[in-house]
Amino acid sequence: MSGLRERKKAATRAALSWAAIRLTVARGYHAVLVEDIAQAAGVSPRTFNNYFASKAEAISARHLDRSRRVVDALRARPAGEPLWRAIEAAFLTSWAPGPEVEQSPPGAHEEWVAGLRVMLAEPALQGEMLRAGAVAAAELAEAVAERTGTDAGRDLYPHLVAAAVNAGVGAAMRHFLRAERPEPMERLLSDALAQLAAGLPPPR
Amino acid sequence: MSGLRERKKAATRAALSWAAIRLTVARGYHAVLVEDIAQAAGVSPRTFNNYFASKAEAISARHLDRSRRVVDALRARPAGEPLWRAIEAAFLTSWAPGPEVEQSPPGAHEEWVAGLRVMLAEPALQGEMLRAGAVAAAELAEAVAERTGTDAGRDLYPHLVAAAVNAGVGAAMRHFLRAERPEPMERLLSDALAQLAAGLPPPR
DNA sequence: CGCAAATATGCTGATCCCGCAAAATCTTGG
DNA sequence: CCAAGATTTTGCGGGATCAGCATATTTGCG
Repeated sequence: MSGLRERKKAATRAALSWAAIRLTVARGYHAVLVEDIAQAAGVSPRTFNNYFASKAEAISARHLDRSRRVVDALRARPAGEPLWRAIEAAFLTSWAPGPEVEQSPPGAHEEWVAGLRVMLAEPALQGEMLRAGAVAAAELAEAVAERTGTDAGRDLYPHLVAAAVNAGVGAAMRHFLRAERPEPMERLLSDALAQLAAGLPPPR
Repeated sequence: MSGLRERKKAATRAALSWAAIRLTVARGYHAVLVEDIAQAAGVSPRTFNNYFASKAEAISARHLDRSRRVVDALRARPAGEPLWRAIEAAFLTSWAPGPEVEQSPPGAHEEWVAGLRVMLAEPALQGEMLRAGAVAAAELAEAVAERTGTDAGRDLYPHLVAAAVNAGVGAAMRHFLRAERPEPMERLLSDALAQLAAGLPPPR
């Protein structure tokens, strides 16, 4: 099952995706060729397209993988836990800033975020990013269905929850990238999920 | 403002988008060349790319235009009307089945829906469709902000509402296309919006 | 070790998409 | 109505993407 082959494939996939992101953030989307990405990952250009159908998909792959970890995290929550508490917990564990954020030299973080902003502004990317979210949302719907005793094949409810959660994550992320001095992602996520769970009455 | 030029441009855009959809539903995404679409719309292939950056964008353009009409419809609702009632009304007027549904010969409708299913299953399209929704959602957020006295530049709320509504529409649409004998789109939409407005507690 | 399956690679062609400049078309002011 | 100016369409050309196919390489297993 998890032989050398599988692990090597996952490593190549991760290397390609990471190289695609790193180069794009540094140079800009159109200044990075598939050839560059393949070279940075140590494979042939043809192999790149064995893993990803497009540059955009390679860049989105990290988002997809992370979203899938959220689904796994949700499945790992205790069965008795209330749905929305479990969802929030799954997100907060999966979106915790990794150690590399602390390690990086001061200033590098701002530079990185600025590069991300430029990258995510690229129309050719936005679609694929959203698609990654949608694919993950479909899998999330399965997990929600299991947890709530609904049927992902017949009921709207689990899909509605998954799509709303996905939308909330996206809104929080864009809010984070839009703001000059943003609130921490953690708080934004919690707020968004809480509001979705409780309903969205107009303020005041 | 609305001189001959503007109208002609809108007409060409609509013709290209419609030709792209029609041909793709009939033959399949990869069997339709940009050249075919341009010819069907009576313009040169080069002109196609003056209007759309890609085949996928051309196909998504109808979705985008319809979503924009929803935003306009929302703005046209009376200012005193409660937010969620206004949103629902805006959708129901914009998504009402047009006269062409009735006119078409029996059987043609099923064939069309089947073709749509195949078309929307195309990965290369899904991203662009989602992006169209996201673009419309950003504009919807503006309208929601105006109506609720929030600030689209600083508050999360209007974006959260718009993203959730967008997600609800998507979930309803996929549910519609998934089901064998689907409920009418109108009911699905209303249900989804009502649940989003009221919150999404687990059933039972 | 040696074979079978999976993976990586090279080559190639169809297609896409955009920059550029010239031609065609519309708008506007007189 | 006409002529100048602005906008749009078109043709050409090139750079890049992406997938099919055949081949070579690597891996897993008996």
